[in-house]
Amino acid sequence: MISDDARPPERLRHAASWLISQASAQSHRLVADGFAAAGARGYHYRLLATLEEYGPASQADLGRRAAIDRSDVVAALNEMAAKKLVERAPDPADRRRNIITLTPAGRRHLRELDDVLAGIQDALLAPLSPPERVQLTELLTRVTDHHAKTRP
Amino acid sequence: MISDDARPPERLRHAASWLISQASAQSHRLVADGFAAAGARGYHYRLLATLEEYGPASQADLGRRAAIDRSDVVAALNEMAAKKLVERAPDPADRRRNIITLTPAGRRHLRELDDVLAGIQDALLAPLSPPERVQLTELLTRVTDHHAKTRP
DNA sequence: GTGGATCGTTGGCTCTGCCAACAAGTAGAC
DNA sequence: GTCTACTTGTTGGCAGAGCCAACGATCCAC
Repeated sequence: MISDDARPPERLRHAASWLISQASAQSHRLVADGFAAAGARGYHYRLLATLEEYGPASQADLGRRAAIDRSDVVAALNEMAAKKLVERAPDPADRRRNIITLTPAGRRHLRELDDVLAGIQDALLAPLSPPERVQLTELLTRVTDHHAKTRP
Repeated sequence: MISDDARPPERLRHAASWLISQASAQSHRLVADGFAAAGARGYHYRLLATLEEYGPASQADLGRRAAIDRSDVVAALNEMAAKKLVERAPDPADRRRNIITLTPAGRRHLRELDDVLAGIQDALLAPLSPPERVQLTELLTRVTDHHAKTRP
């Protein structure tokens, strides 16, 4: 962004879609910078977190849970496998599938990214009081859940 | 997104950065579809709205107000000028500058996009009550303003 | 004047989110 | 059992948004 003292048009300032995309851009900047310093990007964190919470899974399942397209999962896992954060093994029960497993190094990397992210949440929500943060989270959860359910 | 009944990890569900980026993706999908049907994209609307609110301006000023990089302003204006939505004229007072003016067709196009966007706001915030929508807007405004000011 | 800043422009890069097609494999209907 | 329909991993491609570096031209302060 090329921010400045010039104020954007009122039309935009009051549109929820603009506010959300601005906030997302600001958040993305923070997250991307933080993750880049750790040699990762958004997709990597999502996959690592999904793997730790649900255990080993097929690539397709990972994609569904992390909301990442199958084809993008391939690329991200290639990068992560090259760094030994993750292991790809064929599923003996269904030979179409690969079973993806988190390695100890992957778990360590996840912890690292968790720390980065925690700091970022704080910077992102800096202007809000704790109850306001909860409120924002709750409202956004309702919105995202609504649209997630509406998409079969 | 490849949405599904599979729930994302709790780690993500509670992170503000994830919620915001998810909401942004959902919003972007709606806006992009609506605008595409009208032959536009986000940058076009931002520039049109800025032009109508502040009147004719240089490309650099437009970019600052609409939060778009100078180089991206060039591309967007090329597309819009080709459609006669906008006019590029050299500034006699400063020959580095172009003065961009909204044409009547551009104004009509803006109205059209305004309508599209209004419908989308409603779809986007569907699960929230009117007071909740105000609250969300207010909280997001505080966040985005904070980060806009923090970036000189 | 001269140096530093600004403007438009070109060209390039990344990340995120999609979509289409394919072969290999599985599972259901019959 | 066979045939059909679906799933899985993979490749390759595309668009939108956001950014950065460099260029010549121009302006402005000193």
